[in-house]
Amino acid sequence: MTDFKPRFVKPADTNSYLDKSESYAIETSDFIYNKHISQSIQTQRQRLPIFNNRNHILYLLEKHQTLILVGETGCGKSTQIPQYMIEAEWPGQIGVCEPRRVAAISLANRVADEMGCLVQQDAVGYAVRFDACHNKPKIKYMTEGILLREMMADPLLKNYSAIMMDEVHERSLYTDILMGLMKKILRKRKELRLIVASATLDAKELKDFFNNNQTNEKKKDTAVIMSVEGRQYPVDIFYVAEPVPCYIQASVDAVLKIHSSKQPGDVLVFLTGQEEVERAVRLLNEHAHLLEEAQKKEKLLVLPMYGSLPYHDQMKVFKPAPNGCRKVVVATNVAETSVTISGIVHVIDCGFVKMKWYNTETHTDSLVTLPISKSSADQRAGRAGRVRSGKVYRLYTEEFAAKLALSTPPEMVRSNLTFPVLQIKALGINNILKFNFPSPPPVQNLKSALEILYALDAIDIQGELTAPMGFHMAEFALDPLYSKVLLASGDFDCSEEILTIISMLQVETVFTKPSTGASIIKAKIQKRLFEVEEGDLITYLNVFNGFVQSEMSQGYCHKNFLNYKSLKRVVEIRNRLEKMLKNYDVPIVSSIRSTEAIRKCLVKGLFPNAAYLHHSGVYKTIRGDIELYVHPDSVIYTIPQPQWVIFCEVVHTTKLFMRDLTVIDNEWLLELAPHFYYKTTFHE
DNA sequence: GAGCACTGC
Repeated sequence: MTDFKPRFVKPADTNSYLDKSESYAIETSDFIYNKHISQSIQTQRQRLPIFNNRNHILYLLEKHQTLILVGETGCGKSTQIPQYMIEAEWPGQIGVCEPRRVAAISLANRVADEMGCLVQQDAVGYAVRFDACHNKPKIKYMTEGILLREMMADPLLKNYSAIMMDEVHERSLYTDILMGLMKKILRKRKELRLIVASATLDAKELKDFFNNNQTNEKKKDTAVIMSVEGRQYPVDIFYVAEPVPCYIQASVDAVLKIHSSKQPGDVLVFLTGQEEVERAVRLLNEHAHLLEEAQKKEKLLVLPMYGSLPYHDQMKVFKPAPNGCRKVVVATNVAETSVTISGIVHVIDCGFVKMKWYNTETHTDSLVTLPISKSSADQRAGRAGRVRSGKVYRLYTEEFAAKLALSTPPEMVRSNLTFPVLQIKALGINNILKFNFPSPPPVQNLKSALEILYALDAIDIQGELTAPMGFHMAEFALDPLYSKVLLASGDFDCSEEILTIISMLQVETVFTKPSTGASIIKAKIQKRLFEVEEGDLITYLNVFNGFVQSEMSQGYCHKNFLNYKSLKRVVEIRNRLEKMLKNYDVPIVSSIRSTEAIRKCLVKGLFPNAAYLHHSGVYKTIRGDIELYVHPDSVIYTIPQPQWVIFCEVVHTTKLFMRDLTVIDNEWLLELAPHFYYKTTFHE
């Protein structure tokens, strides 16, 4: 039999690639234990690595418009720099953008603490969706989307004297839009300062992007790079000597090897998806059981961690393991940036990640498993060095590692661009090809976004935003197909119902799925009670109405296997959207007669996503003749297949699956989207 | 019979 057990080797020169010093409590995104809690705030602040650079940073900000700040996690950049600027009596507001809500909120709280003031009331505030400060704090933490929205009202961001963009290396859609716009604003407002905080590797490109040395007389650089040390313990890196045939098995073996070597410390395993995580957990539990019986060893506590894991189960990974027990967390990429688990000393990295890619030919998103980038590998490794020196076991060879791309492709080059293009146009950039994309997306993607926006009547033939439709659509933080449906709902006398449906589509499923016991069947039966043959969207409408009729009771949710928290969020989102519709004078009315008006209204925006049942028994898109399958979660899956459907999204995993389906009449496509569908299409 | 991770009103 082949020996599947990975044999790890240590590369020649790396003792540690992370610098040696103490860990510190602050990190942007999360809550972790502050071991210096007993020290005074001032002492704590001065212990931060960035403190030594305080004056230099202030000096560079005086001399340069853009400061590219390269700093590892925990150096304190996102909490300290705004405070240094305040202490130096910097005028105006300082805005700090974070990719995640929790980061914006927790940073604001932390800084308010340090400044001895109240968050949202004094000098420090935050603004995230549903929760914004109404005063003008000196330091304002916010999500990237909020700043973009502020730009729509105030294109030169006149309230701000400085903007700091954090975690830029993650390169979200918003990061790239903001960077393109900031470049433009910086040219117009010479006194404005921009701090771009990023992990290593991409600093030079960022500097080149923002450098504006051609326009000033002395050809002086307007952008400058500075690095700040992080606070990490050293992490030893090990690679496998030979490629492993199966990284799930290899990760299990690696955990058991660490465990039997009796080195202390918890283990974090990176795999790519839920299925892999569950399989590894199962295998580990089987082995752990055998081990315990064979030898009276320290126990293994094996825990899964992934995004769709119920909240209660997610919380388990944050609890310290009981005495005499080693915690092993098997996680997807959530553990790379979004959550920090304390006590990790060993990291096992499979070297792969699942990523969404937009396919221009099929107009679909594919979820593909790809090798991670070098910066991602470093990020994962860094998770081992937070409490003491750690070890990372990479389940790939050193040669494989050498070939990894430097950084992950930005979301902008691998996304459906209808939403970003609409946003950029709403910010006054008509010629999208002239927009300063930090990484230009494929022209085909841009083209197909423009086609859809034109078909939705958001832009005219010249590519200019239509008034009022295009402008109104851009105000919604929604897929333009959905904002179109919302704005059309008044004409179909069903805005009440459409508001509910679109809001329901904004949350992860509202149905809870028990994983064990008789409740699996019970949950299915309860779900069946909401189901209607018109499809998933009308089913969601029933669920929401039932919830409202129960006076939003938690008991009702429990009885019907519905997620109470999600439904409460739907209520919030719905209220928001309703307010916006009222602003645009869309009448809030209900269609009591039948679901036909609702489904027609859905066609008004979702018409590009139409499919028909081919005589082969498989669905095909009208646009492009792509074969599609009904997702097993859909109510359509269990009933006789209807002839015509529209879908909300396609996921490309093992097959192309349509999700969130609605049964329609093909005549409606001709009636409501004659510019998109010709009669001939239907007669082949 | 299938499920990377975020965010914006």
